Amino acid sequence: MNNASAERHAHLFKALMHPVRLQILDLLRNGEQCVCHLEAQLGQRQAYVSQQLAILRRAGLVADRRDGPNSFYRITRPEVLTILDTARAMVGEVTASPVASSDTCPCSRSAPAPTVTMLCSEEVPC
Amino acid sequence: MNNASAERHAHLFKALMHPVRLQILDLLRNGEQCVCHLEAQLGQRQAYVSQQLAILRRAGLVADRRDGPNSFYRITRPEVLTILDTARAMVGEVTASPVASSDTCPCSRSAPAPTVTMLCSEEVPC
DNA sequence: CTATTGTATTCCATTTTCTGAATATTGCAA
DNA sequence: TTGCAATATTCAGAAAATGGAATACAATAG
Repeated sequence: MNNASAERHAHLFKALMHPVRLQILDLLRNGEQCVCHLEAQLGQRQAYVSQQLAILRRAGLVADRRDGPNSFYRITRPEVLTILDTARAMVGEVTASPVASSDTCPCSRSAPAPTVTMLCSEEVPC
Repeated sequence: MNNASAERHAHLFKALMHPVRLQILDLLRNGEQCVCHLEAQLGQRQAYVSQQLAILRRAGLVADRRDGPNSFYRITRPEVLTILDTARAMVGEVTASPVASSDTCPCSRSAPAPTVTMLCSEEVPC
């Protein structure tokens, strides 16, 4: 591994060295998520989540898609999940994350049943 | 991935976010190496290499073994090589490093027979 | 013991990253 | 157009990483 190559590798790991960014990538594991969803799952301020997303975006690890007022982020390099999985083995954790409630994007503005597990929506904004 | 877990993961990636440390891990890919060998291969000062080795050691990624005046470092978590390989795929590099010239230890200052496959040893210290 | 070689650590100034706060932008509806 | 909700960006002080220099430590030879 030469210097230039090592620099590029280091650049990648710099994007991964932050706990919130790792959590974001894990939340995106099963498909795209809107920012408000991430915000709620992480329990972090909107601006902060957006900052971390920007860093991941500049690193080329995620991409965004605009749908009306919402932005949806997705992983662009699935290999990053492989890295996360390997890392999980290294830090001695056995359980894979329980496929976070990522099936439906809860911020669908088409009024989901007002039962439990409601996240952002028009009636219940994030 | 909860907060505590994300912190542990981030800690691991912090150890990997540095080009010299990545090069060191790559040099250790095929087995242990003495510090002077790493020093020569990397073209970095001794103290600097030692600093980076200490960081890798504290992160639990490498371990050292003392043999006389020399210290030999080895990778303790082979998974880290998997991560490096995956990262290589991500940064768009196809060629695996050509098994770096780890056969010959260039730091032999006691003028070893300029032949092949000599590493540092008691007879041929770095 | 002293000297020398190989390695490790500490100190410090510089640079980079982190994160809260404020603000800007975008998309849509009234 | 105005207003609002969702998202993005900029700025600044605090915290952490970087890398050079000096020095400390360990093993061996003499």
